[in-house]
Amino acid sequence: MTIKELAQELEMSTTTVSRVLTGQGKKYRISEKTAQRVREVASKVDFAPNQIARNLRLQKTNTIGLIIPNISNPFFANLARTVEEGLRKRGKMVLLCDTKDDTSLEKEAIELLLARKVDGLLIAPIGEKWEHLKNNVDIPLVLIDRYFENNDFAYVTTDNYQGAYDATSFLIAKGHQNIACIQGLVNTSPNKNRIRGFIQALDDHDISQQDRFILGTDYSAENGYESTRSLLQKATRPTAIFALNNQIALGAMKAINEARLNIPEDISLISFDEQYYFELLSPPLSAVKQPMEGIGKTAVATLFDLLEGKKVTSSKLIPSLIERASVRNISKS
Amino acid sequence: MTIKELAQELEMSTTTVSRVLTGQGKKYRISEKTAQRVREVASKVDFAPNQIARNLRLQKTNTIGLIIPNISNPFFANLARTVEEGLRKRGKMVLLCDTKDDTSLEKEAIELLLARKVDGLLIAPIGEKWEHLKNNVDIPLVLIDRYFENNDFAYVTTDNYQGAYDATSFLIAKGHQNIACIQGLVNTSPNKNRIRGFIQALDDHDISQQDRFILGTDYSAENGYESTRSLLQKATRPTAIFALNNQIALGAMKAINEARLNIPEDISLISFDEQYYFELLSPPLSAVKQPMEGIGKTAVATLFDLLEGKKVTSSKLIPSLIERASVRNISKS
DNA sequence: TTAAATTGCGCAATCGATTGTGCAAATCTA
DNA sequence: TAGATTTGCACAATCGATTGCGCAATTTAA
Repeated sequence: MTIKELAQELEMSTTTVSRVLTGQGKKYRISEKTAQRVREVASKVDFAPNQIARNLRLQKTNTIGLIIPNISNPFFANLARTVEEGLRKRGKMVLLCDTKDDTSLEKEAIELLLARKVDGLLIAPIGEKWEHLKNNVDIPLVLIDRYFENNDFAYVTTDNYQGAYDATSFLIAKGHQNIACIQGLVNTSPNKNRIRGFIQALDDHDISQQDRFILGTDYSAENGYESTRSLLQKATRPTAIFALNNQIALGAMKAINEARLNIPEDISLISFDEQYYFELLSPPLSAVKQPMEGIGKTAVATLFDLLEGKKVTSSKLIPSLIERASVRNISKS
Repeated sequence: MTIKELAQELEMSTTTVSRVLTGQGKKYRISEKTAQRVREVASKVDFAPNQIARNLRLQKTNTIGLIIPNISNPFFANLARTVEEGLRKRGKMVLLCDTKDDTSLEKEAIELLLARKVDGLLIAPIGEKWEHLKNNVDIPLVLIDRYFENNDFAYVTTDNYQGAYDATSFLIAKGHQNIACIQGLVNTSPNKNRIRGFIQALDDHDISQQDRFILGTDYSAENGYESTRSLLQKATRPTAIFALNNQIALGAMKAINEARLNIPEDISLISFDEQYYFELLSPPLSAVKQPMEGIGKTAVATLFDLLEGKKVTSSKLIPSLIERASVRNISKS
C-alpha cells in the first residue's frame, strides 16, 4: 500500500495525506475533520510509508552503521547490544559490519555504508590505520574502544592506562616482580595505553627492565596460547601473566593447563576485560572490568550530539579491578 | 557526487553513464570507447551511486533483516557473525535487531524492517508466538534455531531432540538415575525438543517418573542459578543436572559453587551449547556442541534459495557430545 | 544510389514519498 | 456588498537513480 493508493481510497491528494501522517496537519491548515479521517483509514489499512522513498526525499535514513572487528568477542557483542538498544530507542536502526580485524574489509564496509547514506557511523576500528576514515567520512562518526592520535575524531573508550596500571600494581602488591604481559594488536590505542600503564606501574615500583616481558601480536585466544607457551619455556619463568584481553587470557589458561602447571600456585594470571563466567573458571580469574554499558551509551549519546551539530568531547571511562583467586600472594612478609 | 553531475562532467546523458556503470553497455549498444571513458572518469572521481535512489527504483535493497533475541548470548553472537559474513560475501548487508526476548519488540522490529523494504528476513524468534509473522511477512523468511509447528516457514536448527537424547543417555551410562533438567523458554521449539529427547532417553532406560525433575523458565543465567538453588534444597538431590543452554549452565555452576558443593563429586553437570572456555571451567564442562557455522551458513543459503524463487527444505543439523570432567561415573560396577 | 539495417545515445517516465506555492471557497471587515 | 483575509486543499517539482522507447547518424545491402 502506497500513499497514493491510500489517498485514492480517501479521495484526496497525497499531499494532504502525507501532511497529516507526518504531523504537519496544523501547519498546513488541514482541518481536524479531514485529519481524523486520514488517520483512521491509515491505521485501519495498516499503512506504513515506504522508508526508501522517504529516505531519498528527506536525505536522511535514520540508520547508523556499526562497524566492529569481531562480534563473537563478547566485549564487542555486549557493546553491540547496548548500542543497538540505545539507537533503537532513539528511532535509528543499525547496519552491522564485522570486519574480522581486516583493514580492507573495514575500508569496504565504510564505503558500503556511505553509499547507503547512513546518518552516522559508530566504529570500533581495527585501529592500526585510519587514512580510509580521514579521507572518506564526511558524516558524524564516533570511535569506540580504539581511537587515533593526532586527529580529532570523537571517541569513547575505557581509561586503559589506568586499568593496566591498577592491575599491574595489584600484581606487584602481591609480591610479583617478574611479570609478563601478553598484548593484543600492537599499534592499537587500547594496547598502547595498557602497555604504558603496565610499564609505568613497574617503573613506579623500581622493577628492573630485565624482569619485563612484553610479547604477543593480536587479541586472539591463539595468541594467548602461543605466547604463554613460549613464556613457559623460558629459563626464568615469570611469576605472573597480565593478559590484555579476555580471549588472550583464555588462551593463556589453556596453555598453562596443558603444561600441567597450576594457577596461581605456579603462575598467577590477570586479564583485561571481565566476563560473567570468569568467577567460574578454574581458578576464578582476576580481571579489569570495563564499564560496558557506559561505553555503549556514551558512544550513542556522543553520536547524537554530533548529529545535532553540538560540540562533543571524547570520553575515557573508568575501569575497575576485580580481585579473584588467580593471583597468588608471593611476598615474603 | 551524483550520476547527473558525473554525466555533466562527461558531457553525456545520465542514461549512458548509468548503463555503462551497471554493466549494461553492450546490451544498449554503448560503444566501447564511450564506456571506457565513463569508467575511467567514474573511478577517478570515486563515484558511488546513491543506494537509496537505486533501491527505490529497483525495488530491492540488498539488505537483510537479522532479528535475534539476545546478541550478548555467545550462541547468537556467533550466529550473527557467520550470517553477516555469508550475506556480505553475497552482496547483502545486515540490519540488526536485538529483541531482548520481548515479543512486542520482535513485532516492532519486523514492522520497521518491512517498512525499510529489506529483501528478506533471518529471524531467531522468541519462539512463543508467531501470528505477527504469519500475518505481516510477505518476503522470504528463514527461521533460525527456533521454529514453529503447523506452518511452513523454512527453518534451520540443530537436531535438539538428538542432542538432548545423547546427553541424557550419556548421564545414564555414567550411572545417573536421578536427573534434573533445567529448561529455557518453555514453549520454544528447541526447548520442547530437548525436553522430548531428555524424556525419551529416560523412558528408554526405564527410569521412573519420580526421578525426573524438569524446571526452569528461560534461557538466562539467573534462571539457571535460581533453579539450581531450589534443586539443591530438595530432600533427595539429583545426582546430575542437564542445563538446556550455556547461560543456564553457568548459573547452575554458580549456585553449586555457592552451596559449597563440588562438581562432579557431589553433583554432575552437562550443558547444551559449547563454548571455547568450557574446557577451562572448574571443572571442564561437558556439553552438546551445536554446529554453529553450519547453522549460519545453511540459513543464509536457504534464504538465498528463497530469494531466487527456489523451493527450499528446512534443515536439522547434527550436534555432537563433548565429554569432560563435569560428569562423574557413579555406576556401581 | 537508395532503402534497410545497424549503431550510438538521449528523452522522459518511474520508483514513493515530501513540500513550496498557488488557487478556490468560505469567512470576515468596513 | 465589495474587498480583504483566512481556510482547506491540490499541483507539480524534487530526491537520484534506472529503463522503455525513439530518433539520428552511420553502415550495409541490393
